[in-house]
Amino acid sequence: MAETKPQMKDAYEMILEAIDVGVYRPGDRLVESELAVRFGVSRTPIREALQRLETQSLLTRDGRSLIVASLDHNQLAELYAVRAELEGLAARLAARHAAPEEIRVLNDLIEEDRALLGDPAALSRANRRFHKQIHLASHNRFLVQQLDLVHRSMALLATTSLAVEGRDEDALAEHERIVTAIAAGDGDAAHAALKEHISKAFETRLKHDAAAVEASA
Amino acid sequence: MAETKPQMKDAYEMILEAIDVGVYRPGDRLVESELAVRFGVSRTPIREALQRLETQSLLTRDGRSLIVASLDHNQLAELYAVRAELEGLAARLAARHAAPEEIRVLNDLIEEDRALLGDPAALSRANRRFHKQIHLASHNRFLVQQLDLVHRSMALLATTSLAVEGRDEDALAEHERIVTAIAAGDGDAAHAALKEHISKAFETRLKHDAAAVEASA
DNA sequence: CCGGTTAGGATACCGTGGCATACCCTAGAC
DNA sequence: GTCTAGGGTATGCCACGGTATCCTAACCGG
Repeated sequence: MAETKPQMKDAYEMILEAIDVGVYRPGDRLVESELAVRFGVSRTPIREALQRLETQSLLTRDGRSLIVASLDHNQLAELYAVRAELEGLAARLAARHAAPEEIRVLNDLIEEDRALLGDPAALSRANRRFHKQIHLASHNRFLVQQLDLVHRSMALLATTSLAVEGRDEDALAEHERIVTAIAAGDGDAAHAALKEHISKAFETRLKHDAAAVEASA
Repeated sequence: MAETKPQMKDAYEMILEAIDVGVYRPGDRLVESELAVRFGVSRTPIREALQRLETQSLLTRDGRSLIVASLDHNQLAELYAVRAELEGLAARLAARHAAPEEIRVLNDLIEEDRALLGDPAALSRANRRFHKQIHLASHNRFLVQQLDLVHRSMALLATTSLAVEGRDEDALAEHERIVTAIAAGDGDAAHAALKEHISKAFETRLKHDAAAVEASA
């Protein structure tokens, strides 16, 4: 008899998803007992989950209480700098090590992208799968792990840059260039294309954030 | 009145150090209750620590039991590939952002290196401090965090490559080139010098491991 | 009368102990 | 020799108590 809990996963996954979906936003305080009743478990698994999230810098300590980490402008730039480098490496390695089947999957994911133009939420999910597939194609487990961490930190960013007008089509074109380079086994080109892709995404985010500040003033 | 426990740190630090020192070696199984009595604490903090170590891939699950992760040849290569890229990025950023005081500290650390030639254990510790200082000089908190992870994984490797005959002097010369490039603000040179440094260390390790296999045959 | 300091209460975290469960290993029977 | 059943063991969870910290309010000094 399965419980009718919100999720069947463990506490860690549930809290992570809650942050990702936006139930908890940067700056929010997380209280053990509160999470315990929300998810219908005891405080012990909650504690373990919170510690794991803290080691990943998704939560920070403010005094004795844990709050959802927030990224200021500097940290955003730092995050994107590391991301560009690691994604670039993944592309270079993927160009060298990807199996033909993996390249076909990448092409399929691009078709999926094309079908989803104009639906930012769905595009964002498809985008994650696309990048994850490249990470896996690098055939480097440490790199996959590191990139997982980076992408988890990006859950702290509320908006997806794919929601910005025109960004979805540009991103699609960039994806195509990346896969083309990987399929050709051209590591340098794949590296450059992916770094450029991340750079453009960062630029879009900065513009959008600046516009948001403008609008609120 | 302070207890006379082996360490005053928390369970996480204690287990990490035990792995680093070699009390627990790759492949060893870690049992909660066993660690609990060894460190004189209850099972709960042990459990939390083990989970944190598992998320960092220092421990892996074999069935329901946790064992210290071991790195095969492929994983070693993967680890060094990621490390080279991240350390290279750190050097590039350090060349751009390091404060004069930080560069002086780096030069001091090189002097320390020189004084310790021939003492592999001490050199290894000094080496960690040197690289950590470069990470910090990058002024990129995410990069520091990622590199911490990488270096923690290297605790799984029993030997330091600095123990190999002649490697210490080569490493010192390489350190000097790195700091010179950083001090000159030459990001490209610093990047190249550090990548080369990591590459040489990897090469040394491979040679040494091959020789060990030879000897045991 | 206002500001700073201190003391007290409350709240939330950390660690301990114990219980249930699921898995593994072993021994016995077919 | 293989399959099954039973016991043992380690893990996962929970409830509780101690303790450190934070907030608030009252008191004292200026």
